[in-house]
Amino acid sequence: MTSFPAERGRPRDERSSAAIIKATAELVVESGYAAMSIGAVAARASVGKDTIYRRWSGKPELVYEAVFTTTDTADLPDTGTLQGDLTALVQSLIDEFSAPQAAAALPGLLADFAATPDLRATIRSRFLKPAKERLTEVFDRAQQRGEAGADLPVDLVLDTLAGAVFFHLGIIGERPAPDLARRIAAMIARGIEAR
Amino acid sequence: MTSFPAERGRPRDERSSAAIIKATAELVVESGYAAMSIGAVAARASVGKDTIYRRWSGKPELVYEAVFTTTDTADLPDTGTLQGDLTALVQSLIDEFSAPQAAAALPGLLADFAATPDLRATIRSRFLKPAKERLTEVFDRAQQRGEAGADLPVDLVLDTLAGAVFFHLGIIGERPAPDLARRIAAMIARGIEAR
Amino acid sequence: MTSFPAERGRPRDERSSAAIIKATAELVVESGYAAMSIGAVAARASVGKDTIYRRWSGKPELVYEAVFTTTDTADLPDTGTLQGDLTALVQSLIDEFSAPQAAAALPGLLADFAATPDLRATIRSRFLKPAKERLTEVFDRAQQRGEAGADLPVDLVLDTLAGAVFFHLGIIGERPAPDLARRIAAMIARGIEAR
Amino acid sequence: MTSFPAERGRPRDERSSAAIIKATAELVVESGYAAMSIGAVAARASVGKDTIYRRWSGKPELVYEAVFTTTDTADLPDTGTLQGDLTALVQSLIDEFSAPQAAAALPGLLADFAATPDLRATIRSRFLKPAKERLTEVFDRAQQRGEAGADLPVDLVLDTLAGAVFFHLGIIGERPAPDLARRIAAMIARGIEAR
DNA sequence: CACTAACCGAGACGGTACGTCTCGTCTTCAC
DNA sequence: GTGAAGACGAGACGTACCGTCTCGGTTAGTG
Repeated sequence: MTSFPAERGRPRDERSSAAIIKATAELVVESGYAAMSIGAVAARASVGKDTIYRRWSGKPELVYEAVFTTTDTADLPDTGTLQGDLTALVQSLIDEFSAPQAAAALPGLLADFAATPDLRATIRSRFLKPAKERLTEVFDRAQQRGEAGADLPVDLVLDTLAGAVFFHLGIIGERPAPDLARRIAAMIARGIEAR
Repeated sequence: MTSFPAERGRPRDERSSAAIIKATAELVVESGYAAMSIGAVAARASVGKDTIYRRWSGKPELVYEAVFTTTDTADLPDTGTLQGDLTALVQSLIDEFSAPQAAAALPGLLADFAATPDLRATIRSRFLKPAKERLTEVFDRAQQRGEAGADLPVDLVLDTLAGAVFFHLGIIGERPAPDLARRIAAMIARGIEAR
Repeated sequence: MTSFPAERGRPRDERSSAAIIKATAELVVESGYAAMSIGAVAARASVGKDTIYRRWSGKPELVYEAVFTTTDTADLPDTGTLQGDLTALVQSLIDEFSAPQAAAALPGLLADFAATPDLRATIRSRFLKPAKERLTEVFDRAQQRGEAGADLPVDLVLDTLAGAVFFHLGIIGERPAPDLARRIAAMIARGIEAR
Repeated sequence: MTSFPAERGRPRDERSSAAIIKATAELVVESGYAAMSIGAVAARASVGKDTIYRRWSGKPELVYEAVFTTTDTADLPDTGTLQGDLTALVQSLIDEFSAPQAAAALPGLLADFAATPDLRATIRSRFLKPAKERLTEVFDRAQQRGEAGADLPVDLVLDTLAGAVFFHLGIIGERPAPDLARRIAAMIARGIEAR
């Protein structure tokens, strides 16, 4: 049995945490990532700045948690084909990146992560982990069907899919065309199919 | 013949502009994009801050010009195959994004561009124009060879290629593997080839 | 009984205030009023600029407090004659206006006060209040002795005395002759004595 | 006969000088002395800044000339008494200091003069010379009448009169009461009369 | 029931950067 | 050489944030 050393002192108030997350999510949409300040979050949440810094080390960590932790990772359907599975996966990336909060936060947030060595090392595990698990499963199924070989480069394909969606929507700011997922998925699926 | 109304007043000193560009390029590598300040550029260039603001409207414009205007756009060789041509094109993207100045500047710079409506609208013409011209030429040659159809989506393929390279190198921070260009190009080339 | 609502937040640090006042007093002598900058005061006091602006609204208020609040208002002796009392009063004005800090600050400071409606309205209460109290007392004694009538114009006489000393020493820059107080006081005393 | 070496080049345009003086006089009233900038004067006068600096060494010199050189020095009437003559003289000081341009310019202008050694030395000759000549004449007449002795301290009396008026009107900002000149003059006249 | 420890809101703290303004000088072309 | 125009290096302005610190006060568990 694990025995925690009893926590001393007043416990943290979960209502403060919730108010901070809510204020952050609102402000990042209203002001944009760069213009959003910790002080403004504290004021909106009726909270002291220290209460924020006690829980998060800075703006990137805070915004990451406010925007990307509520995400629900629904299982992907098995469509029976690599291209169909990939289309569903790309569509889920599009949905995730197009949500107002994510759209407002992602470019600046990823830039801050990329600029900080400690944070950069965590990008794969934080932003890409669910997508990687799903892509791995899609690849497994494709290999079982014989559509693909055993040596598919998961990370590289994932970077390509995520990069394509992030760049097209997040950086360029293109609206997601209805068939965008299908077109990207078709291109990549054929590229990695066994010949 | 166009006749310019004679410019009045003291002309801008090109040496100041050059010193500012040089100082910017140095500082963006030394400090990173976010930590680089206009005041520090002015000090390093021995120039007043106004002399910078007179020429550029802010940090994004200044860094863009300092980092991405010196680029030489060498013509791509005709390798005889779509995959070969694409490999050369992706390699040029990798080289461009891996250069120390570009690597230091790109994530923050693109985030700032994406966050400013006026600037966002110019990303295609500023960052992607040379690559698009070359991709168009690659597609033309492929169509003439019968490798590809006439309806290739240039922008979408370009966003995918640039997004993949930018995300893989610029955001994730992966070092460019020697065969990276070949692997990405192979995947995309097969994806768009005529069947 | 007055009950103050408990002050919230971290209280202001009196050591910062003292360091700012000290730095201001030094710099106004070293640089002169016009050349003294808030930034230089902050640097000398090892204090952020906000810490100054939090306490004072600008240079005039800051310099006023640094230079004219330390003044000790010693009581005037009762010399037995109007002329003697006035001489003592004028001498105290001379001493006050001749002090290095006051000499360095006064012309520019009064000009800034005079140029700002809000501040102009406070000149009498800030700079002249102690002198007015003493002049009132001098007049009271003179009236009790029968040297003067009851309707002496305190403000006008005070403006004349202060103006004479300020103009002679502060503007013209004349050194105070040893008998300056006696000469001015004699002139004014005879001018207001009952005939 | 003195022969000037022929002036070379284009002669200075008197219309520029006039436009500068006019713009200065207007702006000092509109903006106040401190807020008036040379650049604004140049713009209003449709003149280059150099054209101003070629003629005046800085703001104090320019404003002095714009505001205090147009003054007409009408002769004082001989009223037959020291007090009457002094009243007329004080009234002329009041009129001079109350003019809108002078009122706007004087405190800051005198502060700048007082802060600059070169300029401080010229205050007597620039601002007080006409008044001193007139006061000397008033004293001469008083001495001829036997109202005053031969050793009257002209500079000290003048500093007192000018200081009283400048302080009362210019610094405190009091409106000139109709009998102000008479009251000041009466006080001083009795103070210096022979007993 | 006192004591101790961590949390809380508020806001002051030293510091840095911002983008604008003014200074007095310099550099161009036109007259 | 004078003129208007305007660029130049310098540096002050007052504001906004940063992340930390310091108050009085609250809320828990421990002795």
